[in-house]
Amino acid sequence: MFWSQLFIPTLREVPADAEVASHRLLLRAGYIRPMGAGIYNYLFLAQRSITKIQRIIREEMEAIGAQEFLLAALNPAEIWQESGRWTGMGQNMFRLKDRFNRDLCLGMTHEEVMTSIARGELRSYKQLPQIWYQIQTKFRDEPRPKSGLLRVRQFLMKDSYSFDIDAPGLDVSYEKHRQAYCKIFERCGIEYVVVDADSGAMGGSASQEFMVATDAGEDLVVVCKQTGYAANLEKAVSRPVPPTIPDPAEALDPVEIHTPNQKSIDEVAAFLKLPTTSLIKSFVVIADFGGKTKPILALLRGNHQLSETKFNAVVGCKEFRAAHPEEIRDLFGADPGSLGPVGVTNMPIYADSALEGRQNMVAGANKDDYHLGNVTPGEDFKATYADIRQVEAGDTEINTGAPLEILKTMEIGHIFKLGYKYSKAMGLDVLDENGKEVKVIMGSYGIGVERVLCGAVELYNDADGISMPASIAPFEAVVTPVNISDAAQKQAAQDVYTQLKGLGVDVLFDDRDERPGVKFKDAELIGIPWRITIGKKLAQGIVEVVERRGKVMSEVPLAEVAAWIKSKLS
RNA sequence: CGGGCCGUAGCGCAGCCUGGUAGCGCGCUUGCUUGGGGUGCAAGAGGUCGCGAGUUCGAAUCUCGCCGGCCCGACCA
Repeated sequence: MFWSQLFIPTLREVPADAEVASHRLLLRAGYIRPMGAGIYNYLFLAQRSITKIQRIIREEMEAIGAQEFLLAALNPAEIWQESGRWTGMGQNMFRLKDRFNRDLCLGMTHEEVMTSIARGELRSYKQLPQIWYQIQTKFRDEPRPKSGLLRVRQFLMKDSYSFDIDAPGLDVSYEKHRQAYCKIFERCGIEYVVVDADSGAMGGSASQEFMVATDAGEDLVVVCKQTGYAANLEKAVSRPVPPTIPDPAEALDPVEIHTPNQKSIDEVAAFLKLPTTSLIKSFVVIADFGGKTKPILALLRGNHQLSETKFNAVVGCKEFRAAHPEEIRDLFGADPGSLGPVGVTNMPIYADSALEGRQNMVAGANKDDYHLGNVTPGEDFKATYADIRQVEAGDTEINTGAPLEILKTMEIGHIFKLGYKYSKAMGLDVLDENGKEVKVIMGSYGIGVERVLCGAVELYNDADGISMPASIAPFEAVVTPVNISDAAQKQAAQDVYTQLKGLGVDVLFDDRDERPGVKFKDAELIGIPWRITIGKKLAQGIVEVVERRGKVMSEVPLAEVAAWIKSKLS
């Protein structure tokens, strides 16, 4: 294509509202334009990249036998009511009414629709397994859209759904997806990590997330380079760093210590001249067991944080909140800041496993302005021990003690073993080989299409702009005559362009009557991986090739340049 | 939803405190110039100052209300 005829509105100045790199650069490079909070129009360049990402996804999905559908984005309320998610999805679902006042919504995911198709049609184990997928626009009324295309209210998702006769079958479908996802992201030129994830809200037994390491991300993951361990911080486990100082070894009885106005762990530690690892943190929560609530005391080592996900799983509650100060007053007879486990009998006590085996620690005395010294878990109070803490910087891998890293990441894909949640709720069964009716077991698998684009931009950008992976760049190469009014240069550029097209290279001809600097800057900004510059060495039959990533320059004979580029691309 | 910031030309901003002529840079148009890293010169086009009400002889500027956007926290591809 000829640049002079294209709409590629690059901006010299940085748009004020864009903070994260992908947002800023996709705007500057003329890929996207905003239309509202979390609503974007994709212009020519974005659409070109997205089309290439979709092609890769389709090829790899087809390779595992997945069949492409296109489901309705506009859904009647009924199927969502059946699964229980009409209310479960809450405010995140876009809802509307038709002219007859019937309730509808815009699909935010398609388990319900897929299950409703399957239950109407699948009758026999002989029809299984099935993998159905689509690439479709999803709508989510995000409480806070942000960071350009990273968190938006309308986006493209590749979502697939597997239907199997039994759990081993699901394992196969799941593994196929895991491998297909690895291939997809590799082909897209993205560096990613696969982490174990919490499957909480979606239900089911296993789930993994595909993550791109970037500060623009919103998730923290824990990885171990040595062992390959990788998990979302929500469910990551670790060996804690040992206490800063050893516990006093003697068998001692609790003693009251006056700690006037020392409320936080840090204050108490500083006041007593002890490290926070010698303190017990007491956290009172009100846990919700599906309508019934009750107070629970959670205990952690002073420097540790409670993991919401782990705590929910351990106590078996749906969710919990911190107790209000008045509730704490009623339950303990003391204010937050002086709470501890000793003498507590009116609620269950859960202690983090890092406290097991410790002795003579400091905890609140349940008396304002007092703490207790020499508190020994197991002797001075009884508790249920479990891993309920978040992994901390410095913790090590649980089995080997190898170092762990905590990374900030963005989620680009997620695979779930759903289990029977939807087939039960919506009545999806088939006859097995004994003629007995059995529930179908399901999996669901998502890829955020624009997030792949964002991930590439976040990973590969520099002061000059984007350095797109060739497989998903809007163009693979650009031919740039330095001076378009030089007839020889123009002709040579035209020839190289034609040869590249003939070799199947997705090439752009920068035929604009612009200064060379402008053309170089634009090509670098939008991220075209290869630039063929035709300039003053043309007289010697030489052209210059610059690789966008790393700005490596090579001089190549004019006659060979097309084949040279082609070989670099395959 | 809670907290913070911001709406003035396509983009980036000044003007607002102290009310009276709407301004700068980039971009855009035309002509010339230049031709290896956003070239230079000249002449132009482009604005109901987010919307509405109020105060005032007079509002971009002061007051109130609304709408929209961005960022930080609770939610997820």
